[in-house]
Amino acid sequence: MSINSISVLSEASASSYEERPSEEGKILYLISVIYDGEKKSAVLRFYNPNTGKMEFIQDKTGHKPYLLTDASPEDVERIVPENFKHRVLKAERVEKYDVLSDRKLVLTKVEVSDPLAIGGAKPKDLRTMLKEAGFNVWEANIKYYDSYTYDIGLIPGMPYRIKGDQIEPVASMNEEEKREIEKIFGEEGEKVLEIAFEMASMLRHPVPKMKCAAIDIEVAAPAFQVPSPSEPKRPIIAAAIVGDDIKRVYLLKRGSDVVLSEDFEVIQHEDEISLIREFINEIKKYAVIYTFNGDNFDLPYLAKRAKELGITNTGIRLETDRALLDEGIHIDLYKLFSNRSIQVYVFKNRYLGYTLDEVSEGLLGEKKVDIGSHDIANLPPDKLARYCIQDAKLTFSLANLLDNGLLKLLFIFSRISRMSLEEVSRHGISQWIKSMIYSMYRRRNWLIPNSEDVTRIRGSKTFSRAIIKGKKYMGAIVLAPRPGVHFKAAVLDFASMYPSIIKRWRISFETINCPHEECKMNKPVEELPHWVCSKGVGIVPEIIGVLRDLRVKMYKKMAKNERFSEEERNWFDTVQNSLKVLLNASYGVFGFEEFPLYSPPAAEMITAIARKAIMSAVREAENMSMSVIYGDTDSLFIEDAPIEKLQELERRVEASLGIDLELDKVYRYVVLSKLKKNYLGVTEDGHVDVKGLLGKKRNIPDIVKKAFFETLDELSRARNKEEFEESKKKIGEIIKKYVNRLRSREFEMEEVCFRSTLNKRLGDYVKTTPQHVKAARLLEERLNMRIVPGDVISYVKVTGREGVKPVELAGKQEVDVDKYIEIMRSTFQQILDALDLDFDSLAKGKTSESLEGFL
DNA sequence: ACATCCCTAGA
DNA sequence: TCTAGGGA
Repeated sequence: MSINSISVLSEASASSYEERPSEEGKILYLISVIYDGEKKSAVLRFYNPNTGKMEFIQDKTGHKPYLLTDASPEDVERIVPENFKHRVLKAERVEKYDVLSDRKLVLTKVEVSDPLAIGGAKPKDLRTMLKEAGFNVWEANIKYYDSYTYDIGLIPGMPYRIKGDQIEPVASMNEEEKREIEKIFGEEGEKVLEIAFEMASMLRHPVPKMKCAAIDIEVAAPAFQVPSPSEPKRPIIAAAIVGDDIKRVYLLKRGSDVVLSEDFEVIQHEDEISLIREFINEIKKYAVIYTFNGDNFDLPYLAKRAKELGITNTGIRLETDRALLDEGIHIDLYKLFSNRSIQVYVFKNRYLGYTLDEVSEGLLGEKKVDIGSHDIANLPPDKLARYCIQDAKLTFSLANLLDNGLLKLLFIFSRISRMSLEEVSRHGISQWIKSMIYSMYRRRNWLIPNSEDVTRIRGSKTFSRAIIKGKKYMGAIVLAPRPGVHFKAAVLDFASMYPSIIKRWRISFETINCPHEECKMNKPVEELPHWVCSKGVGIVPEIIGVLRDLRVKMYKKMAKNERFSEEERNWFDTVQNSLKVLLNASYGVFGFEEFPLYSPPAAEMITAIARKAIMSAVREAENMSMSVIYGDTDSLFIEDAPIEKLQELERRVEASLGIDLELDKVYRYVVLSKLKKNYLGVTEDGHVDVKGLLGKKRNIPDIVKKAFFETLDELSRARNKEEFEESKKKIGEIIKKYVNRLRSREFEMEEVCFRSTLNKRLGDYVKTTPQHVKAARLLEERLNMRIVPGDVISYVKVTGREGVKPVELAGKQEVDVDKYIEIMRSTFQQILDALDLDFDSLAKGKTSESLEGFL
């Protein structure tokens, strides 16, 4: 049976769960594990798709917080003072496998009454007592709800069947699916097969439908004063909620204005207490509540203000840096959209800063209601209502991007990382990967190593020299491009190169520089002294390998297979995209100091193998007398070779290296500049890929960008060498047109703006004062604006001593036209070089041919 | 709080 | 030469 005929979702769709008769027990989705301080036990928090409500089930296993130590039970007894003894419940010998020494260790597991007894008790906690007595401790920094989740083998985001006291995972794969997994992973050993079964069964369950809404509140604060949740003195004057079935704003009545709107419902309250009560009650009706910065503002302010006014039972639980809802899942989109993996891989860098305005602008093309420098407190009620509801609307629209895929994405990450949706949406990818690895270690009874042990035992030194000063080790190779126009250029690449290397050479913090004498010969590259374990130790290469193969061999294929329904294909696509996000970061975390399994030797080994692999592929291609014109990290550009020859190259490289080289695409032609990471390629269907060229950078003025894209449009029309020569002639016309527009000042100020992000506070630019900083300072001085990191500054180049002004302060006559022609020149020269054209001659009206004749 | 490599402009 | 921002 092939992949094509598996029907993964039809059997167990969300709706069929809901229709099951109740005698089989009910199906609930595990959302999170929380700790109940009063009952001193873990509580499982489930979502019931039938009622739309949360249900709580207290732990019945008697699981307790614990740490591991090399102190004996007697040592523990001796060290712990009398007044702490009641919090230590048990100290017993346990066996753990230690991957760093590849040995079984006998350690003492110390169970305690509450999580704070391990880390956080005053005046001293157990962790500190043991360390001060000279003993080692392990697994003492893991949050209790995580520890519980791993030990019980729970998977947040998964459906469970609840029958009386029984909590069972919902039946997993059918025979067909098992056979398919066996076919893909069967030859890789039992360990791998087991992980593959587990992962695949996790990724087959759909995500339940959940009632969602977004909220936003406004507080009567004077202009330029940010209301603080720690001092909730100002009243809440507006609160909006927007969801599938609701668009409502609650207003505090001040004066006699009545607001009516056709787009949304307005409810006016005479007093703030009833406004807050009603708003909170409304929030409780939703399973998922989205906010933008609700962790640090909306929810804390709402909760504290409610308390100030004597309202109890808000259902909001405030923690140091997040706010959770008892009866719903709170997702703060500000934190989610600030996550680099989400920004780069999910949203392709389509937004720059992390404010609601910038994210909405980039992803939705919509903005907040402009109130200029007005005071929120003094806005007329209808304006206030619009302002507030617009924020909630934008937040809700952002949450529903990707055809509602955002929640699905979070569920998938939640399952793989074993973190709750609340956790996953608030933390970066290194935390996800950490949690994924920790859960596997617990399940296999492996000791989770301390970070210091990993670097001390397996090495922290790197031996390669980074090209860029300040970096820790050498990274990828970029081949020098052969400048010029190349027709029929094929692009081959190593599919998921770094994950493939991790799998194929088994590189990980676990395998690098292992303790075995006999492995010391196993050096994948000559340039590094590190060796790699050849005894099959380690679990990370297996996890990464399985995720990679599931993505490439199953989900990518199924996502494109027309035999599945659109809904199913959509799900497979979401799965393969999520896996890609995780895989993309799987190497980087080894080189990240704060990652608890940080391993510089493993990181530099991976990039060294990658360099060796690409160079050997280049040599192989050249041996076959193919012409390699460019390559970057994991890709090779080959000019005008027959498809059979390319396939033969793929075959040979795969045979000699053991990783897959694939034909990615063929360009009708590529224009390579002499610069690395700078080229454009026109595909067979006329689409233009632009990489790195100045013309596409977002900080350059629109007028330059327009000229550049008109040029690209011209180039994309050329189908062959003759037409290409024609296109070249037209480029001159375009350049002349724009240079003349600049000279005669026929432009809008908006078209000549540079837009640069401010990445630090204005006061922190001490070494130099870049132009956008100069402009930003003028905005503060002259227009009284508050400029914060993340703001995008629009400025124009003007004649005069300072050279720049914010666009708000500049007039058309002072624009320094010559500077703009310079920018135009450098932008165009990048491609003109490759076309044997010269900007100045074109701008003046001469062609390169006449110039050649002249010379 | 994944990594390194590359490019440009301006101080 | 270095800082800063943008990109692969």
